[in-house]
Amino acid sequence: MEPTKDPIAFRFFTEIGIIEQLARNRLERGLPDGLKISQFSVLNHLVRLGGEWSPVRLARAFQVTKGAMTNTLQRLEKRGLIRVLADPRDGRGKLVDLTEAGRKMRLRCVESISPLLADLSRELSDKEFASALPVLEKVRRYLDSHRS
Amino acid sequence: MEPTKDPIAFRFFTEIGIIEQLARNRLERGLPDGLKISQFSVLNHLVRLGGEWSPVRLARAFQVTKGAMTNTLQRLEKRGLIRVLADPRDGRGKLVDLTEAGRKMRLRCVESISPLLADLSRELSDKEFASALPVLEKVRRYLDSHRS
DNA sequence: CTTGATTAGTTCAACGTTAAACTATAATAT
DNA sequence: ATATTATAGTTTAACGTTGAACTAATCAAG
Repeated sequence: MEPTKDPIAFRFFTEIGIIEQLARNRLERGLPDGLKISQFSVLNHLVRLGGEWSPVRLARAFQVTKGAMTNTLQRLEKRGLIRVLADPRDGRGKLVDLTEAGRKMRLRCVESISPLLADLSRELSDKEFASALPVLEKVRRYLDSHRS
Repeated sequence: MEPTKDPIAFRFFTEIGIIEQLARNRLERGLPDGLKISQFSVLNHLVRLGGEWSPVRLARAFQVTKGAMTNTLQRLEKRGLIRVLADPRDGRGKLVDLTEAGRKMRLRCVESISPLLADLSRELSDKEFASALPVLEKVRRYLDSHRS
């Protein structure tokens, strides 16, 4: 019953999958007001990247269907965290905009994460995290640009 | 519009999340017979680690609720890919066992993944993957042993 | 033994996501 | 101009997961 020898890339993705699930569980439990990660992600995206984002563009950025994004945006709008306006330059489109409450909520979310990050920084140095980043970015860019 | 400067660990998890989603989409689309990743994961786990696994133990291994594991196992059993027997040593428990069909199916799944791995190996060397593994394992172990 | 607390497994409602169908608007071609 | 095609967004059913309630079996104390 010795463990099967898998390709190194396979082990890489296995680790990614486990980390993602553990981190997701832990993060989501800590988010304020029962906010979902999908919702936080949109707030975070808008704060970090700024500019005008249509629902479709957001859906593509998160590799999620348009229907899922409609759902997420409707929930965020009901909470008053975003505004959704008609795109003046395209009668089909809409544009998503953060409200002040949305900005505040994003900050609360980031703060809810910081204890975990602080714990982790006791285990791993920034240098170690940084050492993994180039490979992660390379893999991400490859997968991102080769979505069939 | 300049990107906000995030802690390095935050960027680390952001990359993990994106990679996981892209890889999951791509993997699931390629799996035979519409098998789900949750189902493949169980088959793969049983092949790789061998031994006797109860549903609860599997649920914990995958950080999934017992209900979800019940569902997954029932689907695998309906397809004839696993057997679920009563645990002779514990009247409450069950034991999960691979069938020959399950073993074959796992192999087909692994084969369905290999083109992606081959593509990736053209972009990144095994050495690069290996360089990221220690940090990934360290983070995984930390999160795994600190599930609150 | 017997009672009380755990543990294994199932079931069910709620929720988020997907895939597909649909409406409305824009872009393209002839 | 007009017809075709493509794109933006919503809606719906199906599906997998969660969390909680529930049954049955084991374990621990007295």
